[in-house]
Amino acid sequence: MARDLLDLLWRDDPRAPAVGRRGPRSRHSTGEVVEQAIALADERGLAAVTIRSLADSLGMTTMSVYTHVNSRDDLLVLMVDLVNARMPEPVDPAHGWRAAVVDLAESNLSLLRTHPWVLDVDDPRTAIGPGTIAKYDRELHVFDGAGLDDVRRDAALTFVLGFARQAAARLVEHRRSAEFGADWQQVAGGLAGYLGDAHPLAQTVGRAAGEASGSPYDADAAWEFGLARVVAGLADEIENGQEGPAG
Amino acid sequence: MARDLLDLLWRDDPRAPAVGRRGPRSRHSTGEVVEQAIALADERGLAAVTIRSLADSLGMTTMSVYTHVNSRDDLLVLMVDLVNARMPEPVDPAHGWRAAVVDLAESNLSLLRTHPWVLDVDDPRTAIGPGTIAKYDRELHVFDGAGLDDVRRDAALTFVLGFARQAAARLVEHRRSAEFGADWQQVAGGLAGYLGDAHPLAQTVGRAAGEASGSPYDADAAWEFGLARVVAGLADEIENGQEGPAG
DNA sequence: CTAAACTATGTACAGCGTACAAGGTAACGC
DNA sequence: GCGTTACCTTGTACGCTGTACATAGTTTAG
Repeated sequence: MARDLLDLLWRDDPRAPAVGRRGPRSRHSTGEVVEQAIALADERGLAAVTIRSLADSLGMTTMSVYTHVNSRDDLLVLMVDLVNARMPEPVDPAHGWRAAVVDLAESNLSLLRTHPWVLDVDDPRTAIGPGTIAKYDRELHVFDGAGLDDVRRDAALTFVLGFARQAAARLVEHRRSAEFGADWQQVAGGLAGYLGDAHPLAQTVGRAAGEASGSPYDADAAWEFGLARVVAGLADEIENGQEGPAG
Repeated sequence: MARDLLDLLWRDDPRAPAVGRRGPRSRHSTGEVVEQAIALADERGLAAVTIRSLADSLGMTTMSVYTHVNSRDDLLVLMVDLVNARMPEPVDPAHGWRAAVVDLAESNLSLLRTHPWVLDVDDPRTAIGPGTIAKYDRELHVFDGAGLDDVRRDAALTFVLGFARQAAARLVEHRRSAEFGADWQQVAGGLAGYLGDAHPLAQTVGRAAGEASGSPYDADAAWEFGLARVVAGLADEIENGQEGPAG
């Protein structure tokens, strides 16, 4: 193995190049390797996915991993494509695009909460994977019947996914920093000394939003607010956009 | 030096702990080090900001850098805080919140285009820096007179900044991948073979949006679309939200 | 039965962040 | 003036990373 990334991504497709017949069969499949990498990333974060530790957890030598993937970067693309492939089907937009958009955002948030490391993979080559393309296709259908042309349909999807991704990043980060609550309290004390009564608005609002203090801060509130804005913003385009020129 | 990150961030504040008087003065100031790190990141990306190369470009030894910052992670926080401190003042919202929100988004986009590496720094500790706090305060004022309570004001700002950040990431990535146009063409050929006529919607829309092919794809269109949705979504909250319960 | 194609393995290298120890230098308390 | 103290500077070294490369072993094609 160790084929081109494109062929590797489509390795389960009948059109993929036949795997060589000579020589010993691999003791592990490429799928197993990617699967284990995902398990590792889920448990201990993307930084824990080193070629060495991955090999160890599979009971193979370090360099054997390179029989299956050409590089760590390629591996990350394979990982993302696999979790994308496994996303559940979006709800049918027949009963209104609003519910479908909410479901779209929530299912993506759920994916990113289950696999936070996906946020750390920033490789445009994921776009050529079968899982990612299938996801793109399914999600485009969320806007069926909304009367959007091709470019606007793509922009609308990107808009929703971007919101979900960005909000997920905030939620995940918030959970992480909550683990260091003790140190945070001490820093907040020092910070108060520097701030004094400067930036009163920032202090009031920040306290209300609970970012500076270790207060409970309902992070879900920001999600709800944002999601409602996303839906309202799209409604303006979908329901009023036809009549007058919006741009 | 090599003080706590908090004191380092606020090093120009009169309340910051006095720098020690004994021993030789530093040959470079901490500000110079951070400045040079920013220049390096602007030119060659965040990955090029290694302690060794930073030291080289400053004419000092590797370990001398640690006289100024405790760790590379701390350095990144200092870098982000400095570029945040230098952001221009947002426009006055007195002439309507819409123009102010558009300016808010555009100025943040501009910042992220000038310093794309800011997108790669994902450290919550930036929030305790004077530059970042000042930016937060200025930007909260964009919603003066919009009738939002503290929590909603914060959520609205987060919403706009999140959009800008996410859209900037897409624009920057698009520019990067445009550099590898030749390889991309070849991959697109192979991909077409795998795709066949599956996912027709994705293929049509994708082609229209120009992601799969190397076509010009007006990335600004997605920005314009998204920004208009952001404004419309906020309008729903600000102009209609008062009368009926929105949540 | 030979040759080709394949996997598996160990060694090695360059690069990273940074701990640690030693040495040089300027200001303080006397 | 003189230690003493505090600070900056420097070199060496460690553990970690991704991965190039050479070698050896194994299976199948011809």
